[in-house]
Amino acid sequence: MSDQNRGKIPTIHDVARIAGVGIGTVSRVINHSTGVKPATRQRVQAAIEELRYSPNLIARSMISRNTGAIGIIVPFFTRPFFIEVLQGAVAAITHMGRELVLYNVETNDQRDRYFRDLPGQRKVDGLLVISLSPDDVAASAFRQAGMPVVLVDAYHPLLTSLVVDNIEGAYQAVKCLIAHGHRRIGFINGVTEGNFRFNQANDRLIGLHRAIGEAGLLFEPELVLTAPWDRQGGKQAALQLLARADRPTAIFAASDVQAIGVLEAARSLHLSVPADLSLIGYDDIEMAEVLELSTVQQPMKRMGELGVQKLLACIGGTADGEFLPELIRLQPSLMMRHTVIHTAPNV
Amino acid sequence: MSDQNRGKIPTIHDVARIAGVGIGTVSRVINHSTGVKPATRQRVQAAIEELRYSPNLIARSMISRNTGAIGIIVPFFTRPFFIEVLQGAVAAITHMGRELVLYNVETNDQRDRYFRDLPGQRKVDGLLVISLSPDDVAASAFRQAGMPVVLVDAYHPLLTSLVVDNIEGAYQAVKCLIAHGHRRIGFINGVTEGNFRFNQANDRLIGLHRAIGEAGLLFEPELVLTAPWDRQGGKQAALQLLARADRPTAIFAASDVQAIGVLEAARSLHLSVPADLSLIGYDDIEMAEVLELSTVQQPMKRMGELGVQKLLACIGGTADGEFLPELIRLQPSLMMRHTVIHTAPNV
DNA sequence: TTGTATGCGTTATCAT
DNA sequence: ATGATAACGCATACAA
Repeated sequence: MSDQNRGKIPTIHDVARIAGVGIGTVSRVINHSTGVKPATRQRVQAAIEELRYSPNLIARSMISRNTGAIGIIVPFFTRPFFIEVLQGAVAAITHMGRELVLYNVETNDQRDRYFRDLPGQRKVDGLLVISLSPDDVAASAFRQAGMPVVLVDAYHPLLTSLVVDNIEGAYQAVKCLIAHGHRRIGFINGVTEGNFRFNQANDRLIGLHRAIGEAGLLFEPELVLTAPWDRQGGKQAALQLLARADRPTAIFAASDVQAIGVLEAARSLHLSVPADLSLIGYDDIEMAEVLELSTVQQPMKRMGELGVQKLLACIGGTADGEFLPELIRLQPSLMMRHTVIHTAPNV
Repeated sequence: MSDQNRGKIPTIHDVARIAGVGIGTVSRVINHSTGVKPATRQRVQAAIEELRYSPNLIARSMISRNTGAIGIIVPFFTRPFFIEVLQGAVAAITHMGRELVLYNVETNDQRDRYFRDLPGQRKVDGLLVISLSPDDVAASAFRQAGMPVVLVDAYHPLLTSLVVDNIEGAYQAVKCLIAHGHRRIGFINGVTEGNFRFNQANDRLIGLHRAIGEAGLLFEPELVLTAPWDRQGGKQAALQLLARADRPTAIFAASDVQAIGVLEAARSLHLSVPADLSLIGYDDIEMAEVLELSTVQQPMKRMGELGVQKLLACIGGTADGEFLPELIRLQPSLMMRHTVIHTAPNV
């Protein structure tokens, strides 16, 4: 009895036949519709059990015109920042009994293909886009296709966007460094690899400028470097910064992973943090706590969670795509741990 | 022109109408079938562009009976070990132009529901299961439903399984500690939360026993503790171990995240690693390198990648589910960094 | 070379 | 309360 119908997946028709009813009735019991006589309901249930039937979700999607899935487009999903955003998003998605389709992007091409194709394919009911900004044509294509989209850590006027104030975050960090007596402050920014995270990097630079200007300090272009958003990038940039005769007494890194690279660089140079070098990172990933790294905290899980909630609101609450874009601003906050101290008054 | 048909997704019929052909022809050009006159092909292409048409993948799946998606069932996907396995898997999936549906599981219930429902739902063409072992009924249900499955870091006789030798890994670690003169060795194992990672934890314990037995040492049960697979777990367990009058001179942790917790515990106790305490972790996650943690390396990315490859082989190479289970063994390797030294001969 | 009809497994709208 | 039947959007066999 176990092998004779191997590989044959039962359909609603099989259930109907076994139970001796029509498919309509089976459909009704599956969907918990009212108006089924308890006796027949029993028979149908029994048939379902016997056949181990479970409804073909593809066929269901075909007619119901929704898939129960949320798509997330995210660059380099293994990086800690994205992981923590994803964590919040997944929690919300799972909590709502939905599925997650993950679209990892590592090149401009991939990103553009996803933006172009995903709306029409109808494999997901909505799209959460993380740290990637669609251009105008992509954005209007989303709207035209009636595909709900929310942007997290990215912005477009036509789309609901959830941003955190990167200018403010960078400003706070640099201001703090200045308040601790630092005058030569190195800034390791992230590259805008194929325009990924373009605004983010730019805003952090603006925040730096603001803090420096406000303190009446001179901006020294040779102290700002641009490096990949990873440990190696941070390490190399720090090495370069720290090799200078007039090396900075403090470094502000655009991300915690880069800051970790700075820590590695300092170690290899036998420089002690914070005794010889103060350091502030950005994001507040889990490792920042372990390393006692002072950093600018972003509410990453909250961003993912809130993004999904907004997205589900769009999906659920619209008769025909009549959702209007919303701009949600979240605030970063400076998280002081043990990588910042006052400079020795050696100048 | 931009708003009059907003929300209306074009179908193959629309394209056919615009191009002035039948839907069969449109279908043929979409699927690059031969036997379409270049001229009409042009017209169809033009219509597709004009309408920004892209085929409804749901409808296509309905008839082709495959979805182009791979499902991955993974517990606590944000933990570094799983992230690295996922990284390898995603690379392989993306490389093959497929989609990833991520099923994150945090409870026994979730796991069992996924095992029970996913095969019949046909939302994915195959399932990669990470660090979770289906029971016999689940395993045979997979086979019966004709759903290709491969297990990574888990084992079941009916399913293709990819395992790494945890006994050997633990054995090597403890043996190394013993070779460095350690006699009192603490072991922080991971809990088998709802039977997750049951074999893994058990095998590590067996490896420990083997090394201890081989060296003619006495096994001291009070030195083995079971803790959650996270930093807090490792830290608490280490605190407990290190509070003893006859505290161990070395600790072997069942995972790197727990080992990081040990590092935190040592720091809070003003104990220096490795001067006062030697430490070996397990997995070799990225942070292990930063922290210079000696550890047992698992080929995580390779596991994910290979798992997907095997899975795709199952999916592609079978007329009717006639794939036979395979057992693939990978070897761990001891990765010595800077958290192990010889004990001072103080006894 | 191309158009039309059939069916994939559901749900929903009808009759009954 | 329940059974037949029409969509859903596509691929495909078959007719033209």
